[in-house]
Amino acid sequence: MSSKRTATTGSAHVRERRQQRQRDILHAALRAFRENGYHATTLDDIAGHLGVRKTALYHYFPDKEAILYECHRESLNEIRRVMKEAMKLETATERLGYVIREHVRVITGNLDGSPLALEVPALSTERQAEIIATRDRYERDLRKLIEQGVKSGEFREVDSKIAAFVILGAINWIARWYRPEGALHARELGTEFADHLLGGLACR
Amino acid sequence: MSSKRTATTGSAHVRERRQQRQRDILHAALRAFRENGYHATTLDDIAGHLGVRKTALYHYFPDKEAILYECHRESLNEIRRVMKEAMKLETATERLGYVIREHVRVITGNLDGSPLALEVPALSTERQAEIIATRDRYERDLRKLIEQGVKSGEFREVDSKIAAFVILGAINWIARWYRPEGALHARELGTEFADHLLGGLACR
DNA sequence: ACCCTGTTTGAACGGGCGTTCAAAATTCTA
DNA sequence: TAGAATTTTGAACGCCCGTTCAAACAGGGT
Repeated sequence: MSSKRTATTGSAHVRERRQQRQRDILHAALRAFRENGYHATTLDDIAGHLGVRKTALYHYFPDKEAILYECHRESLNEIRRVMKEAMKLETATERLGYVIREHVRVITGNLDGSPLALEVPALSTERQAEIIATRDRYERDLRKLIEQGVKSGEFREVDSKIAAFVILGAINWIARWYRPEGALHARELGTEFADHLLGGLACR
Repeated sequence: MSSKRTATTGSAHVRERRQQRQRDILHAALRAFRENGYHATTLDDIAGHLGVRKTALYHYFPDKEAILYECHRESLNEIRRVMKEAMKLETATERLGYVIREHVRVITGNLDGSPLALEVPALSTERQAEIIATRDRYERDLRKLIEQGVKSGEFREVDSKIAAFVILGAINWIARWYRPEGALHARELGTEFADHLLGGLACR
């Protein structure tokens, strides 16, 4: 009694291909969302990038909002994984540097996208609440990380709230101007941003 | 032979009231755009905030896009005025501090809005070109300002392009989380951001 | 009180776009 | 190659929203 939506039936190979197709769709959608915004992006736009009609998308996602939702989930999961990984490092400086570099990587990466840069209000109320809750957890972790650095004497005394907003803003804003074909490349960007933003916290 | 649109006719008092009404509309639109984005905002939304039907708006603006366009123009003019004003100051540190504080003020202010934070791609091609050109001029000025600071020895050696993006991103991102009713107030925000972002440039 | 100008309204139109669905095309399985 | 499962398609529906327009309304000057 599985619904059409979940589609638990089918062989392993088929399921695998289906997942790959879903990833393709998310990828195309993410790119379009980032460039034109959610509302300005039509399903035809997304489907067109895949050489397919928009109705084909409905075999993989129930509606347009679900695509945006998955983009958010994907990105947020990645970014929270980064935060967890960072905690294995020793000093606050190392941890924050790692988070910044990886966050930049996620933003500029193709598959995962611009997590906080996407339009949240377009989601339904419940989904919005979930995404915001996850995002807030990440932001809280980031603030804590900064406060640790202040306590340990690595950073100067700053308002962790503002410091976190500065860092998040600088990074998320990348989604607005970054183009893969551009002069600035992703890898260097991460270290440069880390340098710069850590510099703003260093003791003088 | 004046067109309906320009409406050069009418007494001084009438013209004044009209301009005030236009400002009211821009104000309401700006708030709605910032909260929900351009495409998700309907003319009914904007008109509703003014206790009026959407058709009334057409007496002041030819179409929806024109409202967004005016929002952009208003904000960009303000921000470029700030840059000009900053040039009267002596050191690069003073200048940059002034620009940051004032840019934050413009972003958090009610009347003027979030200039670079608004959705540019929604504009028609020609208007888009104009807005982007003006914005680029501002960004170039900002980069030059940073380079001056590097040359004078006030700032450490940084890539002015990246430094400018960090600053712009941090500030423009404010539009995404700032709420006038919130705990963080506009005036302090400006100085805190200036402290923080200048700290990122200071020699160590 | 009356007109003239400026302002607002309600009704209606038209297009765009998300969505549905049955049928065609493609791919897998045996 | 036959049949079954999966994927894609084209046509059509319906809603939302920007836009138009003629008509109603307001209000200030004479």
